[in-house]
Amino acid sequence: MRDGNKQDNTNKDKILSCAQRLFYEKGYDCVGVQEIVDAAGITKPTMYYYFKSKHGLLECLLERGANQLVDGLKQTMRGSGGYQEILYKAVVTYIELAVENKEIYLLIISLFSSARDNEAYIAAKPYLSKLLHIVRSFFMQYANEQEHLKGREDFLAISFTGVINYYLLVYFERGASKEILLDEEMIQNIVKQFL
Amino acid sequence: MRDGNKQDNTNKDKILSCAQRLFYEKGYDCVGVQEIVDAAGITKPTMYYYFKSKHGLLECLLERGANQLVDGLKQTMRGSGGYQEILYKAVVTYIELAVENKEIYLLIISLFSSARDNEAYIAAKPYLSKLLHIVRSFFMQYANEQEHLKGREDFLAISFTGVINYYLLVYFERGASKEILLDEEMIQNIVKQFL
DNA sequence: CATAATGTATACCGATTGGTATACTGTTTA
DNA sequence: TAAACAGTATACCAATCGGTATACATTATG
Repeated sequence: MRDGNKQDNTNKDKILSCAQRLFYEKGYDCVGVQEIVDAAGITKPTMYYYFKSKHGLLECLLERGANQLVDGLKQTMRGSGGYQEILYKAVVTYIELAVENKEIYLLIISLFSSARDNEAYIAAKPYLSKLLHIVRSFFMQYANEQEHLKGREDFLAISFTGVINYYLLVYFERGASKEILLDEEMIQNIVKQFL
Repeated sequence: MRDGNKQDNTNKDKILSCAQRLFYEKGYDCVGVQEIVDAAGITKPTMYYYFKSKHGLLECLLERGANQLVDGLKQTMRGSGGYQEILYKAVVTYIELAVENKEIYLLIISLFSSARDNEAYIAAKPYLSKLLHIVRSFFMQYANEQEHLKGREDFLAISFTGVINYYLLVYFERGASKEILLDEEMIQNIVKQFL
């Protein structure tokens, strides 16, 4: 067996990273299993040895990546502090996490927007729901001390997530760098909308 | 030649409506040409007679559908009236148009979110840009009389579009009806964010 | 009536799809 | 040393992919 300490470089990791990149670039439905294993420098049975199917590979990819995003955001949004303070931190964290995990972030976003009967959509849905749930919990937490939030928690969660997601989508498409995305004025603009 | 007065029921229209439905349900990349022509009750060469390729069929579909959305929104957002009044009307119109053209609306949204190198993404991009442009023009128009809008037009356009798109995405997924989507309180919530 | 244009179907193309039966490694364990 | 093991490759499968060559209709026009 190979040295288990160092991650990556095992065939399983090579498959995962190649699949992630290809799914991100071309879309899940447009990438063939053959293309993935060619990129990873292995053959099909090896892939089917580690993942029971192409769909299983996607699910493994989503779980690994999405949990990273979800856990990071959870940590920030459940931290202690004033409403505005946490709100600001949450925006920064959200953007930072998305930038650092750009491939998997955009993959999840794209899958969530895709067609209803698409199996990739069905696989991505729970992770987006989880994300929305965390944001909603945040607004509920502050709805007691911030009167104007009361009864609007669901809308605020959708609005918050919607703004940031679309902001990232548009700016990624414009080829924006991390510095541009974390521009102080832009973050203040987003925060302002929820005060 | 068939009676040109009555639209629909020609083979060309049958192909378009079947393709729209299938693309919406399963995603562009998951629908084969064979599946489209089977649904339309015709054969492949007929499809290739009217559209030079599967991609050409998509482009025709997008142009027809997207222009309907874009034109409707343009009419409302360029109308005369106070800032808040037009803003309110714009939200209602946006949602109404999306509901009435649910299939093509969600198709465009999904394509815009899909992978960068995906040909369907490339086809959908200009229409989303056009939509974003209209919204931006709206905020620029009122940036003179509404001081707080100044310099934030681009952000406001992204924010406005992002909130509504995500709102519709989440509520469509929940199976919301037109009445629920046009709930007065929810619309007021959206409008409030831009005052 | 003949010719041309439009519209449609039969039957096919090579390439690729997701997936697998089978045999072969090298390593670990009894 | 022999059996069990995880891991990998060769070679294959039926089905489907997007697309087309060709012939056959129907209709409009000369």
